Amino acid sequence: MSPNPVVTRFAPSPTGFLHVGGVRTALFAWLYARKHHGTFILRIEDTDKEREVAGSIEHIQESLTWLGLTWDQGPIKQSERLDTYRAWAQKLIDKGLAYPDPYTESEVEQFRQEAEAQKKPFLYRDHRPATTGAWDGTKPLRFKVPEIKRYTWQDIVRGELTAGEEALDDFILIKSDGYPTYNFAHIVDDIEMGVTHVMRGEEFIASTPKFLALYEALGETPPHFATMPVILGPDGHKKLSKRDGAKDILDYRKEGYLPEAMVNFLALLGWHPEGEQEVFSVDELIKAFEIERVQKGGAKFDEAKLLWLNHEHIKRLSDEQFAKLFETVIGKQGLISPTELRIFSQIHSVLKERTRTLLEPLELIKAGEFDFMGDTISYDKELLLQGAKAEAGDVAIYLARVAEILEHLDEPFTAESVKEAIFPYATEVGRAGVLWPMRIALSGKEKSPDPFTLAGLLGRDKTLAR
RNA sequence: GGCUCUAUCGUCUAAUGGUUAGGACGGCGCCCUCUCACGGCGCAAAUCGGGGUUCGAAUCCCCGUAGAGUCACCA
Repeated sequence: MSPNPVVTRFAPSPTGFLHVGGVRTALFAWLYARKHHGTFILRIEDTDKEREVAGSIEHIQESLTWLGLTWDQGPIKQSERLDTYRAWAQKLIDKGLAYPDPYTESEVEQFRQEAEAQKKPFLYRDHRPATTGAWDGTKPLRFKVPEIKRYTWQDIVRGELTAGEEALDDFILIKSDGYPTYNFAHIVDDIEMGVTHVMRGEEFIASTPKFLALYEALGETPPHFATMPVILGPDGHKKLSKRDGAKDILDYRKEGYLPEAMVNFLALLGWHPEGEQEVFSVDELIKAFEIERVQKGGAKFDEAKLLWLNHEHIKRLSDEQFAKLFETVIGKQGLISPTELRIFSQIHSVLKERTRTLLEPLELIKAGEFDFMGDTISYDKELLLQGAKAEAGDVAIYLARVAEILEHLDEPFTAESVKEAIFPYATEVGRAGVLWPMRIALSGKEKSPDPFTLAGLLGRDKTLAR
């Protein structure tokens, strides 16, 4: 055991729902914490009042809870810690490493546009004022970068990373509205909360020198950084984003995906354990997870593989678990009628094998695939003979014989016992001649489960009636 | 434009200087079979290009190319 316990965090801003990109970062931070018996913190970065969307904090928590990504501390809201940021800012002021920005917003905007026109990166420090007065809180407070230099640092995933001097600038610590910026607040928090490992998206590589300069100025040791690869949309090469139609992670619950399947899929998107196992339980993932094996390059989100994994996880469910899950997920959405639910409860063991999402059984039932569970069925006499490869007269004899056998069949009357009783006879006179008509007689449908399964589902009385 | 990151089958990836470049999804084919699924077996499919270093390079170095990120009183 290392002397310092592992502390990781997931720190979303409450600007709406969580999509797979955010969830994957959360998942890796969570897996790492669980793997090392550490602490996982949920922190809400709500320092931009303009962009905040009401209800997102609850929505984010519901998303994480659905996936089983439980947090040990939080949610901690940055908006409730303004005094803390102010106190840390004061430390910098006392050291002469922070100063009020004397310019107006439009003046700074002007600087920026000039830089852009000259095709140069915008650097506020080129306009750093020679002297400033004391900070009264009405102006933004800026960090005074003590030394302009190149930075090189270690990233657990990427290895050695570097950045040019252009990446370093006098960024804003506290905005004129009194709220800290992300750049400042997240560092103060990571220090105060003892965060040891920071998992984050690659958009933060470019601003890392600013963070490192700030850690130095505060006399603090930076945490370990682990940069996650991007998740790209299914089409194109763009980073997955809400703008490009990335879905709310909770939509996948509605669509009948299991949280275990989603976690399994997301874990394998940008990470791969040793060995060739693909289907993992959450516990297995925790055991196998190694952050060093996270991928550097971006990965496309492939819904077909998610579908396959979901099927694999559904197959691993017991019949009872499957039935219960279907009823909670689909029933909760009010998509199913009592009659349909009754049909489902009678046939769910058959459905489990062939369904990839919890929504598919509903679609099949609604499409009438299982109407044969009702009291009456109707079908074409021609259909009865179509696949039978036998004369009508023979088929009548076969079916009569089948009825006779089943009438005298000992309990239990199940798919297995029916098969045992009928199969030898069917093989003797020609399977197609017996089994096809039997299946049609029982289901009324060209496409349906095999006749033994049908008989087992329907029971002796209904089977004989048909 | 500056700075920076990335690059193996269509997709997710394995191979930490020596393999016929492996697996999975998807695709295709065959088998199972009374149909549809499920399942089983098999096939096609990749080291971005060019230079080095080395006996030997997907792997290390350089130059291209392509894609991505970033340069906010957003996070």
